[in-house]
Amino acid sequence: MASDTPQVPEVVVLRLPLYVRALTQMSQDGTNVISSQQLGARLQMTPAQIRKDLSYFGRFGKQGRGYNVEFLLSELGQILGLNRKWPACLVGVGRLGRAIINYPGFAPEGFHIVAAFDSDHEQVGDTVGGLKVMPMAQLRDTLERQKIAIAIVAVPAQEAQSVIDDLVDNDVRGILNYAPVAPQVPMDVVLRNIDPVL
Amino acid sequence: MASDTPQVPEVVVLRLPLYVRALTQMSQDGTNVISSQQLGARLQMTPAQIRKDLSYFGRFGKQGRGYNVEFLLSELGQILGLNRKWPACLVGVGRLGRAIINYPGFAPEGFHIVAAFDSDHEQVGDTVGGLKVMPMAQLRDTLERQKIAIAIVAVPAQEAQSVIDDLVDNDVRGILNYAPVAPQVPMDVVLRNIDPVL
DNA sequence: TAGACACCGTTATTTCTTTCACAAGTCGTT
DNA sequence: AACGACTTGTGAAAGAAATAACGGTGTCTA
Repeated sequence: MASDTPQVPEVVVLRLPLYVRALTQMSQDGTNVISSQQLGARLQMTPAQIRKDLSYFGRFGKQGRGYNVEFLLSELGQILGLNRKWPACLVGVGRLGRAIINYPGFAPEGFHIVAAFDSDHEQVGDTVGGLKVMPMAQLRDTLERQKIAIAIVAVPAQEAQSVIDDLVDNDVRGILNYAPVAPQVPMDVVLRNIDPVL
Repeated sequence: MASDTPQVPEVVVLRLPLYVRALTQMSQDGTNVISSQQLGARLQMTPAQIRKDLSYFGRFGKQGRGYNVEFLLSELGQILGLNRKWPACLVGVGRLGRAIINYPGFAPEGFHIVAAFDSDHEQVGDTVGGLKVMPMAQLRDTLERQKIAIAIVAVPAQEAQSVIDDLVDNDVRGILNYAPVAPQVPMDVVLRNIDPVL
C-alpha cells in the first residue's frame, strides 16, 4: 500500500484549485508561459511557495523560462481529478441546496450533480435546477444505478449526521458537507466540511 | 496606539465563527456549561487548541467547570462585532449575487445587506431578495446616506478589480470578495477573498 | 470540611509551513 | 560557442501553529 500521495500537506492541496483558476484565466488571455514570480504576483503569494507546492507533485517547469500554462493546467487537472466529471448527488434542496445547484461555482469543478434528494415530502417531486427531487427512500437505488460515489450535503445541522450515516451506508466515498457541524465518518470516507463564509 | 488585538493569529480569528455556531446550537439545546473537551469533540479539534484560542481574548472559563455557554457566546459576539448589524451592500446580482442575497448563510453573521448594485443595465431595476437593484452611478450617494462601510463583491473576475477600486474610492472599509481573483487594495481597507468551495 | 476529581490558562515542546538561498538548467544573443 | 539574464527545484533555516504538560483553582461528595 502507501502508493499515492506520499506526504503532501493538506494546505498545499487546498491551494491547487487556486492555481487552476488563475491559470485557466491566463490560458484564456492567451498567455503561454508563466513564471512563479508572475503567478505569485497575481495570487499574492511568494514565488517560492508556488514552486514548492508544485514540486510536491512533479517537475512541471523549465528553468530560465517558467511554466507552460496549458501543460501545468492539464497536470493539475489530472492531480485534482478534474479531467473526468464525477457524478454527485445533492441531499437537501432548501435554500442552501437550491443555491448550490443553481450556481455552479458552489460545487467544485469536476463535480456534476445528477440527482437531488430531500427528506421533506413537501419538496419531493419539485424540479430544482433541472432535477426532479427524490425521496430519501430512493437513495440506495439511485446511487447504485447512476454510480454516484460523491454527495453534497446541504441539510439543517440537526439532520446532517443521520443523513451522512445514511450516505455512508450506501457506499458513498466522498462527502461535501455544507451543514455547520463536524460529523463523524469512517476513515475510508473522505469528508470535507465547507463553510461558505470561512 | 497598539491598543486592540495585540497579536492574534489570523487562523485563530477565522475559527471564532466556528465556535459561535457550535455554541449557538448548544445554547438552543439547553446546554449551560461546556468544557473544552466536549467542544473539541464536537468540532473535531483538540481541547488544548480551543483553550489557547480563547485565551488570546481573555479568560472566559472556570477551572473545574468549563465555559458558560451564554457568557462565552456574548463575549465572542462582542469580539466579532456580531452584536450590532453592519449595513452592507452587494455589488453584482448575477447568479452568485442572487444566491448570496437569498441564502443568509453566505454573508457572515452580523452583516445585513441593505443595497444591491449592478453595472449591467439589464439587471438594474429588478427586485432581488427584496431590494431594488441600483446602477453603479448611485453608489456614492447610497453608501453615504445609508452609512454603508462594507461591500460584498460578486461580479465576474474581470470586473472585480475595477469594482473594488470604485468601492475604495467611496470609502468602503471592508470588502468581502467572492470573485476568484486577488485584487489590490490600500492597506487601510480590509479585503477578504472568499472561495465558496475552498 | 477534607479529599478526589475536573478543567482552565499558560509555558514548553513538537510538528507543520513558509521563506531563503543557491546549484543547475534554459534561452537568446553575439 | 561562450556569455548573461532568468528561473526552476530543493535542502536548510526561520517562523507559525498545534499539541502536550502541568500548576493552580474551583466543584462536588460524603
